Amino acid sequence: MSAKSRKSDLSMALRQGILTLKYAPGDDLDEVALCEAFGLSRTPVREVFRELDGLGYVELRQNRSARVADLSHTRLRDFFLAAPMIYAAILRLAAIHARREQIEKLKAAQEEFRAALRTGSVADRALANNRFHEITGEMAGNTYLLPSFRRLLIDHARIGMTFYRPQSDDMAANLVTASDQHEAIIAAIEAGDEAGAARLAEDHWALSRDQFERFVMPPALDIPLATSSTA
Amino acid sequence: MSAKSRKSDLSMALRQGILTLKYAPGDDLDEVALCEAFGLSRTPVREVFRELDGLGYVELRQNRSARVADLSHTRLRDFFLAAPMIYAAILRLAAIHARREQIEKLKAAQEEFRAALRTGSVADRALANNRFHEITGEMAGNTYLLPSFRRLLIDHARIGMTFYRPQSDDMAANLVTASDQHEAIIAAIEAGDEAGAARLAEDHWALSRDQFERFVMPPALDIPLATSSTA
DNA sequence: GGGATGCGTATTGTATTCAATCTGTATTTA
DNA sequence: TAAATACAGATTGAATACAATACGCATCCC
Repeated sequence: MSAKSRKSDLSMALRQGILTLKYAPGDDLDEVALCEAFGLSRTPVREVFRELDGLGYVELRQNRSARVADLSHTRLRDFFLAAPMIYAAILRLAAIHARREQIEKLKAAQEEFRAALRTGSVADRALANNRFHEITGEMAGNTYLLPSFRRLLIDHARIGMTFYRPQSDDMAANLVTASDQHEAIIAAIEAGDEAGAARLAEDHWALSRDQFERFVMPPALDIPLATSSTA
Repeated sequence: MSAKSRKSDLSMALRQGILTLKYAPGDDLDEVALCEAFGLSRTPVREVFRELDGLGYVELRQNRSARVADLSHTRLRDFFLAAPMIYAAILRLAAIHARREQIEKLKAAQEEFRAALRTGSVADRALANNRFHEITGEMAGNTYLLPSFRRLLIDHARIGMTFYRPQSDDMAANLVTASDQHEAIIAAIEAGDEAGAARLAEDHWALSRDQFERFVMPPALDIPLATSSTA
């Protein structure tokens, strides 16, 4: 196996690992451990770190180890502020510019997503969903919007992973709704319906927002607190 | 001088050089020449390349030299499509979040811009203008919008440098208008007037757009073409 | 004459080595 | 006992050395 492919392996492994919280926000990345794991010397590993820093996956600090990009509460606010606007713009442009072969790719990605819903792990779903939205970004093809959009997708995956509760029926229903929205998005893009696509973007993010709010502000526990007198 | 400072010197020199077209879009960057010029070995120089690639200043290709980010005609279209939206969002957030000390910084930057208008070179103006807008980006402080905004600023500077014609009276008037708009932007931010700030953003980009259109579609020459019969 | 093929040089990518900086612990001192 | 400091080990940053890849030119073949 060539060094070049080992390097891109590392890049992909880190990206997926970060999206799926295998590497959690704020975690330190061990340079030498990754060198050994991927059969590379430190130089290319460090170059991958810098690349991922530029993409928003990791953060580099002077004389300190590379760290998985943090997800603080202030960033969550930034996220829900920026996401609807950017994503509406992306889908609008996607509806205008999508090429036939890209639409086929998007449909295939949606198939993967549905398969992940049926049989996959939480991580599989997050990755499949990420892939779907990545393709809409490619369709839009706007150099200036993409970097922001890609950062949003990174944290979208991570927020979804963090707040997903398999026990909850609400969550399951949410996923079905999300899948339906994907289908509607595909239809709008295929029809070149830019206004419709933009509207669907807003809906899609409203759904994520609901899920998030329900997690952050759960219904109060309906159980009396045990006191010392009960002992 | 420490290696660390030489490295950041290189980074700054490349950024400024790219913004001012000293390094033109599409130019190849000579690794070893920069090593010698800045007293660094190839490793840190290559790290700077990767960093600037992430920021949108340069483009890295496999087994090819680093190249100054291109500015094709399709990118110009992307630019004028995305800029008004992103910049309106940035100024809106800036009006909401600006801190006292940031406002002072912005006023100082505007002073620099006015000074550059009076006595500076074209490059000085582009850099001062860039600095002004950078500060509005800092004020907004949204992690997700900043990467796109910064890319827009890079190409805004380069487009301005490309299409500036010192001969034209229109251009001079344009610059005065831009300066006035800066003042209005400061006032809106200081007043916390988000709607006003957003509106000013649109106006400011409309101005850039006019300048660009006037360059691309100049008035037809009003001079009869010399024919061979005149000889 | 036009195009394809192969070699030599130049440039890019990776590994290794060496230097600088940080972190944690133990010791000292107030 | 608590804080400060100094040292040792570990980790990061830069420089050099080595390997792989691409580009230009000449030659060869059609």
